[in-house]
Amino acid sequence: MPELPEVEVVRRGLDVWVSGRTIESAEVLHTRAVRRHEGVLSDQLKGRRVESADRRGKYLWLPLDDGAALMAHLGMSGQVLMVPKGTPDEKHLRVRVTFADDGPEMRFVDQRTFGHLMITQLTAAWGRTVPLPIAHIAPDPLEDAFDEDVFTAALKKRKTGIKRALLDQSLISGVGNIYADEALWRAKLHWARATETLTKPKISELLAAARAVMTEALGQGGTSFDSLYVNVNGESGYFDRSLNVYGRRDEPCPRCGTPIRRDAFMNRSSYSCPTCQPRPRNGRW
DNA sequence: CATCGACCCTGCGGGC
DNA sequence: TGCCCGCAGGGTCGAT
Repeated sequence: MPELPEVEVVRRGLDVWVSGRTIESAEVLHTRAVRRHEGVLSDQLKGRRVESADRRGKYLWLPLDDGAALMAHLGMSGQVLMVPKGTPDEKHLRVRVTFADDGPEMRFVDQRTFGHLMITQLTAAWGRTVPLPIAHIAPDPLEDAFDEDVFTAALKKRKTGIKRALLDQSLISGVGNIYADEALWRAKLHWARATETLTKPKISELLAAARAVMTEALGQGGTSFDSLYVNVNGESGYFDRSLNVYGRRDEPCPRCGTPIRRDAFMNRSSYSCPTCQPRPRNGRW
């Protein structure tokens, strides 16, 4: 489950459902689901108490009472579900974490196995305490540690297209393919616009658009085209109804009526309005 | 160093 | 009905 709003929906669920509980066991059903790991996951988690649920960008983690943390990245299709004990296993169940009480167990379900769990130490980075492996990830635009001037300076050094930059988690985290397209549409910027040609006010406008669209999506429980993207209780959000361009090829632009175009981009897609977001003369892919 | 394409997987829908 | 292709909210890695 992908971008910032969807991951935040999961974090909020975990904060409610696992904070303060003590882990009883962890069962790994697929080797790819746990990365960079030495030893038995269950041995390291048994008896640990979960303090809370934190997030930066698309990464979330559960700080533990021994100072380490259980980190998760959902990849393209990962889900974290809270289900009553005894519930039949999901087809793509990868890791099961049980607790020393009668409450629900936590399950990591992931069809495509691009996501993973990891036990990691915490460290200070960009004004926060975060897992060591993601110390290089920039703050996301919804956290206090995000510094617009720092982002703007870093962006101007880049020689690439604006969408590539938005998707680079070391510049700004949490933005993925959907919200990049939606933010660019709101700011009337083409995805291939060269970063070095952007003015400070335009960058500010783009950031405001990114914040707005992700905040609105969060208010609707995130974006779900199908049952792959759900909260810890398996429920879908409904922000997909509010998308202006993403996935709307040939549909009229909500602003000017021009049919939305779809371009191939990094083995994926970019959606934009040909009128509101004209292709730049010296764009960068 | 910075940038970019290939690759990692499973499943689904569309065209033939 | 199949089969094949393209496509899907992700990051990592090696080649340049």
